[in-house]
Amino acid sequence: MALRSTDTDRVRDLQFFKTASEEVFEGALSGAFLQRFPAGTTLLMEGDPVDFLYILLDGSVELGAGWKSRDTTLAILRPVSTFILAAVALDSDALMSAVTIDRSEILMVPGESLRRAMQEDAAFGFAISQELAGCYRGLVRSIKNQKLRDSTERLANYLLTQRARQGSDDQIVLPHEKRVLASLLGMTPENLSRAFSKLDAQGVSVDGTKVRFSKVQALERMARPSPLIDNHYPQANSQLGKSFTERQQGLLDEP
Amino acid sequence: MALRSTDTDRVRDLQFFKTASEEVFEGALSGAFLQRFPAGTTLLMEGDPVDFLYILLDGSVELGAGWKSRDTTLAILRPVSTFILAAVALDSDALMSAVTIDRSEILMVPGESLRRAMQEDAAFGFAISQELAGCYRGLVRSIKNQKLRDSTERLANYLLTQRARQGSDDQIVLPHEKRVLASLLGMTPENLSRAFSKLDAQGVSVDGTKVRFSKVQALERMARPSPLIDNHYPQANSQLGKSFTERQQGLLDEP
DNA sequence: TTGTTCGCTTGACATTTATCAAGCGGCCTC
DNA sequence: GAGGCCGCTTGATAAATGTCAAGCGAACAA
Repeated sequence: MALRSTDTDRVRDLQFFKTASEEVFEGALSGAFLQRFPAGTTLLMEGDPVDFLYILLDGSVELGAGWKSRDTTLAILRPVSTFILAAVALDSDALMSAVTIDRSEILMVPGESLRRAMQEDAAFGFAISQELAGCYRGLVRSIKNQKLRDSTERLANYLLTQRARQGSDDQIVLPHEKRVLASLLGMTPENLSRAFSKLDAQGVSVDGTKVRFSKVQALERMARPSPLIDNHYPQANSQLGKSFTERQQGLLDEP
Repeated sequence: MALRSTDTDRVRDLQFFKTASEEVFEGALSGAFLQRFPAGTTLLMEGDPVDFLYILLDGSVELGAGWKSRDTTLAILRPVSTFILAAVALDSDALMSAVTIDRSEILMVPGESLRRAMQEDAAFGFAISQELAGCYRGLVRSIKNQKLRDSTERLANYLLTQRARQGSDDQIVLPHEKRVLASLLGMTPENLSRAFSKLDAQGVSVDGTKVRFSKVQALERMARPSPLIDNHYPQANSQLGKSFTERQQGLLDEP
């Protein structure tokens, strides 16, 4: 296997590998290999059997799903993160498709290795349980966001989440194409444009990929972010697992 | 603890307890107690710390969430099923509220006992991982259902799922009040009525709590159920865990 | 029996969202 | 530089969904 030590180090930093012994770590990764994919590569289609756990080390990946000519984006991943862990744990078929957005570097871990490690080491199995629980809670947030908010509210909260994660005060850079963002937020690109226009009243101005905030308080008043829906803790660009960020509480001051 | 053996037997039948040794089983349940609640009792509010894993033995429970004067139903549980497992695994706050719909009998298992059992026994931890993975996949289905289908399509597929689960051929009984069903399907009670009217063209006729199907083929043609969204396998009234039903594939013939 | 309550339905209307069509402007290729 | 592609925006219109108000009918209590 052509794993550079810089790569294994980054994988090791994943929350559920941090506490594992070297032996368990190597066992879980046995048979793993690194692979590069160009942008736009379909890694997995809905319904495909899942043989590997994917660990995104570089680039970005879109998880999506389709039905009856429609399709939607369920998540956009950035390094370092894993995907289709649940399907691997159950050794079942994928419910989401996975497509690279940029040229990407992905570590592919045989599902069998991971499952064996889980069954052999209770601490590691527990860590994976926590990761799965974190992913689950992420989806609960996502459903609440979708069912309880209209599209403008979803956009406003998305912007505030990005603001918190990017650490900047009055400006952010949209990390994805607007059409991808629209799909993630559950609306059409046309309505995303209109939603941005509506937020003009809350001091939001867009220039290409840059978004500036001139009236953050007004934006927060209408967006009403909630720690029970939004997870303002940085995670996309960190090596922390979802289980960790899910444990952070009280980061938002609820009005 | 006042646990009747008939109760522990039913809990033992849960998928993730089936393979556990008696020792692990007792450890996981240590400190557990049975409690009865009248209908309409709030067991848990969003944001509350979660100290127990809840196992519903009798009655029914609604999991919901609210934001800005709106609220929605995320799931309706029937015996035997667990809830807020993810929060217990992470020892964190609840993202959903839980309210009894009927008078209910619930086994309350200290979170600490469960977590300890997971950390001590790899096989049990693995079984819980699989249960969490199954719950995760249930939510993925739910989001896809919500983002990809309009309200009439959601109703049509709900009816077909019930038909498959209730085993009946041309008639089902709605298991909940229509207002609860509407909230679960992400629409208002008014629009649920109208959606039923639209399905008249597909041979759906409603009489109170009974729904009859006279043109199942037409209904399926418009509903287009998919094994990647709908889980037609019976689970609500069985003791099988979500990890089990999530592994069933190919139960639906995709057109 | 009578009256009341409550869940449900129906209609009219407002809002939200999607669709279709056109156009703008950056960016790339030739 | 010309042309064309592509992502985005904008406007007009249609469809879906929510809101408000009224009314029906079964269940229940007095």
